Parts: sequence; C-alpha cells; structure tokens
Amino acid sequence: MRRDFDPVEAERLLKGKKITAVKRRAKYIVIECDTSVGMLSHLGMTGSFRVEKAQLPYGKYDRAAVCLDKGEELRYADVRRFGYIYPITLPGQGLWPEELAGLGQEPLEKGFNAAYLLSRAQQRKTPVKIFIMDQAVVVGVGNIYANEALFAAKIDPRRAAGDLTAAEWKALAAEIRKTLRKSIRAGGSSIRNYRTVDGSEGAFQRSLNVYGKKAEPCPACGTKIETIRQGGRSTFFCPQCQCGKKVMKIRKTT
DNA sequence: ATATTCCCCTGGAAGC
DNA sequence: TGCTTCCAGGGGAATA
Repeated sequence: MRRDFDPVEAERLLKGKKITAVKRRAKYIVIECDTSVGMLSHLGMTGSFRVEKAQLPYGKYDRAAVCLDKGEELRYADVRRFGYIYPITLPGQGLWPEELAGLGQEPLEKGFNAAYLLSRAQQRKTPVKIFIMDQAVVVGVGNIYANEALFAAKIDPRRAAGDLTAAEWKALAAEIRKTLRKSIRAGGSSIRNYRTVDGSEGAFQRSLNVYGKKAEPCPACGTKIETIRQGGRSTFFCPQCQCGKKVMKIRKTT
C-alpha cells in the first residue's frame, strides 16, 4: 500500500485534472480527480496537508507538492514518514480504489455491531485487542483507542477473541464507538508532536484512562495499571477492572 | 489460514 | 553539556 510520491507519474495522470471530491475510508484519504484518477493518502502518525502560495519556501518535512491553480500548492508534510500520498487510478464514481479492498467495517457506521463481531471472531484465538485492531475486521481503532475501549468495556485484552460472549461484544462495540466519538470531539490525542490542521493539540489525551499510564492508579479502582506487549504494541490495562481479579478482603470476626 | 515478529522513520525522553 | 540508546505509532511484509 505504501508507496513514494512519484512526481512524473503524478503529472502524467493528474495534469489539468480537477479535484472533484475528497473522501475518507478507514484512515485513508482519497482525492478524486474527474472520477477516473486521483491520489491516495494516509497520514500515518504525523502527516498533514496544507494549501499555500507556491512561492513560499518548502518546510523541512514537506514530502510532496501538487500545483493547484491561483498560484497555490497542495503540500504534504510528514515528520515521521509513516504516511504517504501518491497518484492512483480510480475504478469509477462512487467506487473505492482497489488498494482499499478488504477493509473491515467502519466503526461509526451501521454494520459494526455485536452480531458482526461475534461472527467474525468465531474460533479466533487471537487476543481480543489485536482482533479489534485488525483492519480486516474493523478500521480506525488504533492502539490508544483499543486500550481505552477495552478498559471501558472491562474486558481483558489478552482473552481469545473467539471466547467473548455476545453481551461482551455488544459492550465493546459500544465503547469503541463512544471512545472514537469522544476523541473526535476533542480533536484527537496529540501523541507527541501530532497537531490538528490549525496546529493545536488534540485534547483527548487528557481523558485517557489507561493508555500510557503504566503503574499509575486505575481511575476506577486505584489498582496499578499494568503494561504488556501484544503484536509489538504496548497494551495497558487494569488487572482488577478488566481481569475480574478479586481483592481478598480480610475482616475481623468475633 | 492464522499467528507472531520485524521493519519503516524520526525526534523526544531517558540513561550515561 | 553532549552523546548514545530506547521507544512510540499504523500498517504491511516476512516468517513461523
């Protein structure tokens, strides 16, 4: 999927074309030009777009520029280079490019529900956290949101996906939606040097319950948050709230 | 087919 | 102070 921006290919495909639509699917951005060609972009962790006068000097992290009319350029900047933009051909109006085939449900749209998750998780031994981060299952649930949603749903991230009950999937689906909506409202999470289009930090980071909170007290019960690695990613969870561990209470009898 | 590991890239944080 | 090492992330490729 990832590919470097090729200016020659971009000019060959896009010269003289008009941008007719800008769409999103999962975390991908599709810029449609006259329906048959366009550009595919993913911001990765640190990518951003801006439109400015072509005579302005490029920034240190500018990776691609596309000439627009009125002396302006669409410029793509990306510090970490995890993101990209490149020209593609499109299958036609209203159709997604083949590069995006195989993506799972949009978490904020119909179709993402307990029944869907339950059926997709059948027999799967994959830990539930990895499962909900699987693009082929549901898109847009990154590491932060997977951690937070599992905490909110009180589910152990290590459990096999196939073992979750319908009631648990219902709770988890609801918490994934709530977590994403809340974050979108807050303008994102601003991990490290990420910024929104206007350069401000997202405020969601301030409402994180477990992500990045290693050894800090759980906001619900005070137990120390634990961290493990799953699929090369950090997982944070409350061993009390999410694992059903009972704290032994000793009481005096007379 | 499913599961796990590694890699990309960079700058900020932590360690020496 | 300055240098080195480690780490984070989305997503895909390679490996088991």
